[in-house]
Amino acid sequence: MSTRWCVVGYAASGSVALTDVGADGTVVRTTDCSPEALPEAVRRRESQGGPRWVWSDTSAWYPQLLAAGVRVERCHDLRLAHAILARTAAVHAHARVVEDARWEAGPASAASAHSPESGGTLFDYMGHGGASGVVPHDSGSALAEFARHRAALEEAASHGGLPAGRLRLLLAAESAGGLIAEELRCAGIPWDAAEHDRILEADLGPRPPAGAHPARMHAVAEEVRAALGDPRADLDSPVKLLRALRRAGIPVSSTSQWELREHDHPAVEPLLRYKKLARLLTANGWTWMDAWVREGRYRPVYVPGGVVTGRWASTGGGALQIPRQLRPALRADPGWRLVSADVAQLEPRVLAAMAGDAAMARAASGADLYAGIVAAGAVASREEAKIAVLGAMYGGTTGASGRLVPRLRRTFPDAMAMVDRAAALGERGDRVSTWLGRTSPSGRLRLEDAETERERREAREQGRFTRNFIVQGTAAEWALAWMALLRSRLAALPETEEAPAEASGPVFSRRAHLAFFLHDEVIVHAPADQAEAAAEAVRACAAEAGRLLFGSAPVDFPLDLRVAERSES
DNA sequence: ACACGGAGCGCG
DNA sequence: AAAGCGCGCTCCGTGT
Repeated sequence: MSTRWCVVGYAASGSVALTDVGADGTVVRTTDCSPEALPEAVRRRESQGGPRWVWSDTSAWYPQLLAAGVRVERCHDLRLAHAILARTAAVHAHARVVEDARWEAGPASAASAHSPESGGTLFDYMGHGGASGVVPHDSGSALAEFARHRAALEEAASHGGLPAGRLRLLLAAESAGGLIAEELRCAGIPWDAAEHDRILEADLGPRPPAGAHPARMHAVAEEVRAALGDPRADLDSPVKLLRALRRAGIPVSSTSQWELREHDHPAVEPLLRYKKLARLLTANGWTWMDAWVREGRYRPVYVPGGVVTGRWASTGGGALQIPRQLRPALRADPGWRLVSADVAQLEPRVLAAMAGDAAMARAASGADLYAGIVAAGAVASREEAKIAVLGAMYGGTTGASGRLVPRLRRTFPDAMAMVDRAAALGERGDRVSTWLGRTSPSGRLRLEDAETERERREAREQGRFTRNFIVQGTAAEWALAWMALLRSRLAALPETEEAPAEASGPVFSRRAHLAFFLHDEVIVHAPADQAEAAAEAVRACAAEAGRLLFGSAPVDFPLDLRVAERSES
């Protein structure tokens, strides 16, 4: 094995120590450089086929490198890897990964979002840390933690429960995710503020002065009040609105749209319209645009591994909740294109693959898995297939879901056995693991010990959580692999000569790069003459991700892919 | 003055 | 209060 590692961390003097570690774990040599000289040192090593960089936290080290025009090919993120290894049932007991609690800290990116330099000051890296702080950034701590990770991996490979290599793959993918999250923020989502403004004006009317409601909203509110016969009804407070609705004779128990829709009253239609407008204004209105869109880019803060299942979270601008209504505001720079791709029905496909369910894999062999399930004779319609599949993965027990899931159990026994077993373990308070070995937290109680109805309900909730965990978590792993492969493939495309996208930053202004990620969907921003090559890379990497995780399992991951100037119209 | 939880709704 | 998972954000109302 010719793996070369280079551990990056601060030395006591305030300089940065670069420690090369050989495949057997011994230190080969150590060199020092000033923090200012780090980007150049990293660039030099990368140009000679770089090492795998080992550092405390990608969100603390990588932004400065990207700002200096330096991209790295691969890394081992100690914080992200620790979070996985410290909870991995197979290695927990012997590897002592948990012995240094400072590695339990959260990401640095939120804190350093507005000052890239603050990633490693004397205050951060010497001795502090802990659950609420920042992981240690010094060289000694990094070397010690890295040694624990290698020991844990070796133990997992020798007598862990998982096939050797999966955990290693998970850590590599998770670390690549750390790199990608920072690169996504650096490049940003190309955002057409003028189009965003047009969408807002079309629905809300002209931008009002600060603090005031837009004219259109005001008019709709008046419609609602007139229909209620209540000229002073407050539409913005759920409690007051609920009282006003009941006074007007609408017997609702909440003000949510799904319940309002059930009632035939002249106030309902304008009220639903009002709620839509209020939501658009408060969540993604002009204030949001002012705060988050600069120089034609929206730069979201992604949090890799931010969800227990391994999915990413985001913080700040709500990157993972951009309403579809605003999708036309995602727009390529002049001379560039957006390559948008999402996977159709990713989670059930992942379930079919991990369970090795041949019948379900056959149903998943076309572009529409739900149609395949109808063709397999499990249910009568596509709509029923959808409800049954969601019920199987989420633990539906009542209504149409409760009626249809048993039919799935007959047709796809292996896939259903897998999720049913995960649910049974969760109900016992036990932990479950994803395909690559991310482990769920343990439950608080066991169904068989539950004495009150409340406890029984909670135990069943644990079961629904673990049922979903193995599927959602493995789907997140597939998506990480897809992106990690794609990231490398895009970096190998030639740079463009014309119309650089300056706002994407020095690393990405001349080459195709990832611009957006949302669980099962990516958008690549590519020079127009490379859009087709980028699209082909997106497709190839989806197929490759399937093989990387599941080997020869005969499950397709078909993409819905478009190349256009806008993400959608 | 600020913290926090719930309601509601956006995304997958 | 979605029948069934996972999130973040904004607002309101209450508690301190």
